[in-house]
Amino acid sequence: MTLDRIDRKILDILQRDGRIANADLADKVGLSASACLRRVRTLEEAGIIERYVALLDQRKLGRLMDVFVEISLTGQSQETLENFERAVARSSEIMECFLMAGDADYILHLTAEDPLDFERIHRDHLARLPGVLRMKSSFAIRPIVRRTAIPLDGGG
Amino acid sequence: MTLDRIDRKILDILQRDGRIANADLADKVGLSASACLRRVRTLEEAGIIERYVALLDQRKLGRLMDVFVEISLTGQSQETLENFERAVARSSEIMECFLMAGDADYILHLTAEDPLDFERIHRDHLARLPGVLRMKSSFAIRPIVRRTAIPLDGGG
DNA sequence: ACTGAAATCGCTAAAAC
DNA sequence: GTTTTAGCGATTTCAGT
Repeated sequence: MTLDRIDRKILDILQRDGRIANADLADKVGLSASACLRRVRTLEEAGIIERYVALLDQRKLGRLMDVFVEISLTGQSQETLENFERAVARSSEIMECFLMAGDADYILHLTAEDPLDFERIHRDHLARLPGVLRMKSSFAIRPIVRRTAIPLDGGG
Repeated sequence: MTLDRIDRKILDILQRDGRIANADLADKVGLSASACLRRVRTLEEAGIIERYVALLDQRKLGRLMDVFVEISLTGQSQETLENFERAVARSSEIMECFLMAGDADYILHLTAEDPLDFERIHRDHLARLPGVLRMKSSFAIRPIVRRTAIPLDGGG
């Protein structure tokens, strides 16, 4: 699928305001409402728009800690990796996980309410991940930037 | 503001489907449409719901690389930190940034299309950040999990 | 104070072009 | 891609609990 200037503009607006009315979106990109809606549907069906979500203020919900965990596995076999990844995908506490090049095998990003809550997560989630040789946790003091918008064209 | 069971249910549904029709949301939480909408507006005004966004598939948009950058600053003065943080906030290429406890001062998470694109970002964005003593970049091979939903109650 | 019901208003979505 | 139109959902107002 090939994206033209208008498609990119649609995506850029939607990733900043996922609930904009189609009529307003159409205005902003200079299209009629139906033409605009057709493009949005096409982008959805192509999977370029994955989904629409509400972003919540995690601090106001009591999640004050952000923790990054570097993980080394006991081995590099396909099976070891797959077991680990499946377990990660099942844990709702793990916000992000990447297979890494370099020192660590994986990096996890998760949030906790406080140190006690992190202990719970460590015990019930992290310690149960299979094939883990070593874990190194780093704690964030304060979030500076949290962005979900992918740069699409003209941006600082 | 204090959240009851229904508020949490509303939040949990909205952070998985930010475009659900209010009538359907009302059904799922067992409220009338108007009562439900009132609660949603209250949650928005309290800032617990920060915003609604479309999540895009970054791979389908050509962003194949995820990079984590650990940063140490030349000093720890208020001014050094503030200058750095302001510059980070201005860069649309930086997806996440946290002030850290431990080894590094900051950790950045950004995406790039390919190594050449990362070079551009490094040159135009990272290298221009003020007060940086040392940077260590780690590259992701593959994203395993990307989640935006904060655990609210019953979850794996 | 908070909920539910009803009426209005505006938007979505599909058809025709 | 645009215009038109029917139908549905959002939003507001008002009354009940």
